[in-house]
Amino acid sequence: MLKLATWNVNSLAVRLPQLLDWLAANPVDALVLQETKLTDDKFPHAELAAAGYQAQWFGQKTYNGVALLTRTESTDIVRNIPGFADEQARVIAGTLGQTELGPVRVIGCYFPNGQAPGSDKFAYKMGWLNALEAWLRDELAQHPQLVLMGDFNIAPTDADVYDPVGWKDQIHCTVEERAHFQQLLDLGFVDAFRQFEQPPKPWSWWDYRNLAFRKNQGLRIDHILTSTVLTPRLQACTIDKAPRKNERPSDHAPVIVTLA
DNA sequence: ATGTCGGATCTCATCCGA
Repeated sequence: MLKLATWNVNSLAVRLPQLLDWLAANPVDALVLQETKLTDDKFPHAELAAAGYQAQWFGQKTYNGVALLTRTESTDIVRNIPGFADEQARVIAGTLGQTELGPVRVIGCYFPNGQAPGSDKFAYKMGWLNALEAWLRDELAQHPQLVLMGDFNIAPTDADVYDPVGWKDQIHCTVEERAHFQQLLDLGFVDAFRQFEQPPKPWSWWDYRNLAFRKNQGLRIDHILTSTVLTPRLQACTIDKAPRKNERPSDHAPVIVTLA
């Protein structure tokens, strides 16, 4: 059994105790983190090592920042998209060489938010997605067993939005973003979460504002895409809402996939 | 409800980004 997970922690400095609690309760083989918001010198590798996790990290001041935590060694680490000049730390990839399934390549991503359609940040998101897709073609060719997971900042369909009418053409829900999500699938991935029957309103993110979590007004924007050769290996894919119920939660919940 | 967080700087208040 191989368990992989993704979690946007919205500041690892704040969320480290919750992360350690979560790993103790959910001893996954690998976890990718987004929005660590830490420079590399501040990354809490010793605390994670004490909890049984090796780490690879790629951070910056104030914003973004990603990490790959693994119980066994990960190799061939890549930070950001090769050939795509980017000041923002959004991607970390590594290979788990010793799994029961053979080598599995894991790519953790913090997709750009995009702010609003038509904005400069939206244009950056589109350029970043194009670069990601070009790179993934190579990655898939080299690593047939590939898992792409993270905070995509895209709600793929109206079924992933609590109020599809209100959110129509809004950021995370635009036609352009959804076309990119489909483009990612067309490269040779499946949305692991949608391979299984799921509870109603399966959101992964709730705005801090407006009592959104209490009212269960959320979006499913955190995803795990597994390459098609892994489809027969999929056992489960779930969103763990428990950490969102903490007193000082991240606005995102972890997503977990089980392969065997 | 431009309603809450987290981080940084303009630090005991306000900004930016999400």
